[in-house]
Amino acid sequence: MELEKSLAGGSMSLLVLKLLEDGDLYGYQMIEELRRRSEDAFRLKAGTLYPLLHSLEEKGLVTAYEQTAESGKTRRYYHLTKQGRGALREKENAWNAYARAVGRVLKGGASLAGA
Amino acid sequence: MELEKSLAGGSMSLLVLKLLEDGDLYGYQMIEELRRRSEDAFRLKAGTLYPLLHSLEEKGLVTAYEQTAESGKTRRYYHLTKQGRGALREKENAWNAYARAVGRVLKGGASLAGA
DNA sequence: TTGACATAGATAGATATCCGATATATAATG
DNA sequence: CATTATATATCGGATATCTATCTATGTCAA
Repeated sequence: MELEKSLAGGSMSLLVLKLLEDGDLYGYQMIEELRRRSEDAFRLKAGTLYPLLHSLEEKGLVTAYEQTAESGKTRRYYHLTKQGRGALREKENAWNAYARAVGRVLKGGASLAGA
Repeated sequence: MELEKSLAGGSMSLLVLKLLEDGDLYGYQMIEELRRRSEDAFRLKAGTLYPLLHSLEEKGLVTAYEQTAESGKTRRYYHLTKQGRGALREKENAWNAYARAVGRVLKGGASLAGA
């Protein structure tokens, strides 16, 4: 496809990295945050998120640490690394380029197009 | 994911249907048109397009007919059906909703977000 | 205390999208 | 005649995401 092969389908990692820009979060929290910030449009599933977090960790874009809440529940927090911030910038740029390109096609309709 | 499961990754069918809104096209031509209208951002591959066209035909969103050019080459033209126009509208709406939702997440950053 | 429910994390399997490689056939070009 | 561009097509594979399922703990009500 060009423009980062998998941005069309790979926007989830962009969104997750973006959430971590503002501070460390644990998985379950990301699901809620994403839902809130997207105004209910993105309902990320656990089965999507956890494997994704593991792969981001493997790539060095995030680091993880455990912390037990007052409640007693152990939570696995994720932190955006410097490398992760770089990747986030790239993905944001790629997304913007992709969205603009789609916009051009959707706009270029009928009368315009200039034959 | 919500919002039409596969729009993030399924924008190709939207773009192809959109191209056909302005008139019938044959496959090879769509590849060039899409590249032109997206200003070189989308380089749709033949291996992506032809199976996609077959599936759009199966779903009744397009119809196909053959026509031999003066050059002698036989081309398979695709025509957008009424049903296809309906699907196009839906996909455009879904794309816009998706893009807006991504926009909200990407914008909602740091200082804003409102704790 | 027992059961239901929300929280919290994880994996396996299925499906869809898209690309790369490959194949065929004809027209144009050298 | 050989190569390149046009034109269509299929197959195999990579990747992304979802569903379903599993484990485990905390909370709340009956």
